[in-house]
Amino acid sequence: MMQAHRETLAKKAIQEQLTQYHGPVTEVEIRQALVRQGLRVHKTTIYRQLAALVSAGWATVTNFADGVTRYERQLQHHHHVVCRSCKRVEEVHMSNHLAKEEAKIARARGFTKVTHVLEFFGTCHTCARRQESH
Amino acid sequence: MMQAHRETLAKKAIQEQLTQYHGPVTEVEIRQALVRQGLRVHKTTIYRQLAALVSAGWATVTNFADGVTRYERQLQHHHHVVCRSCKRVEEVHMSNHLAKEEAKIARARGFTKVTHVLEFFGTCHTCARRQESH
DNA sequence: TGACTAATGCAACCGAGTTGCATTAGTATT
DNA sequence: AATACTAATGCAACTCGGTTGCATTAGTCA
Repeated sequence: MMQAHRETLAKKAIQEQLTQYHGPVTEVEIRQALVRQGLRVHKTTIYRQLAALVSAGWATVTNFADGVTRYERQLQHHHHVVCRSCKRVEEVHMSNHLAKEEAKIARARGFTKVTHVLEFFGTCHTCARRQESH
Repeated sequence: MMQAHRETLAKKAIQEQLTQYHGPVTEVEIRQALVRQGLRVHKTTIYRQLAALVSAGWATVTNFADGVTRYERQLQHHHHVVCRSCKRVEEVHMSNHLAKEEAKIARARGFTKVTHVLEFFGTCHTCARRQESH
């Protein structure tokens, strides 16, 4: 008798966070958000749920080279601009510019299932202004 | 009396590794290479030298989302294709496709000093063949 | 109501990278 | 060559993100 996967409180809460937050979030941010709504969930559980959601294709992994993994409910493929100082994130959509580069790499080098990771970094206007004046 | 920075054995060896290896290397790989040539250098030293080389613009930092930082003597801006299973790396040069995207982001969103990070991932022919047959 | 077992919590661990501090060794000056 | 100065190193101890093994809790089905 095969047991179906179970609908647990933690799972629902994590999915809801990812849906509502709308942007790449870290495990810590998720946990704090759950605490704020009165739900204490262990980090192990969160990591395990996130891994499950990612391997189910429900969420995606992003990382901004700062040593923390972020998770996102990504409805359509997109990129981000991240402010180097305040870490503010905005979505960047661009019509698939890189599809032909991927195809070229596949053809020329014998790679299959070629994908890409593209992120932009910059200084947002608020931080730029603050930095001028100091 | 201002002391100039000193030419040390470790520094020279690390720079030579980066020059010869020609590809993004981790601290561990560098240290092992130095050991192989009879030089025991502490990881702290390597990290500190790498940080210095990066901030001097002599080396660049890359990371392939596997939790390890790689360093590279990057003579001209380029990207990489990384095999998802064997981690083989090849350089990808593309005439700056993304410059106009960066400019657009700067203009439309008020970001300054916009740069990008782009890496390709795929399965190399060797690994693809191995995976078929199992 | 009870049995089964997926999901959770916890402690202990791992590995990358960093920090404070005493020691070593380039470099400049005599 | 001897000395003084201090940049660079080594080391131990630590931080932090993430994982693992295992006992306990709690959905789900009969």
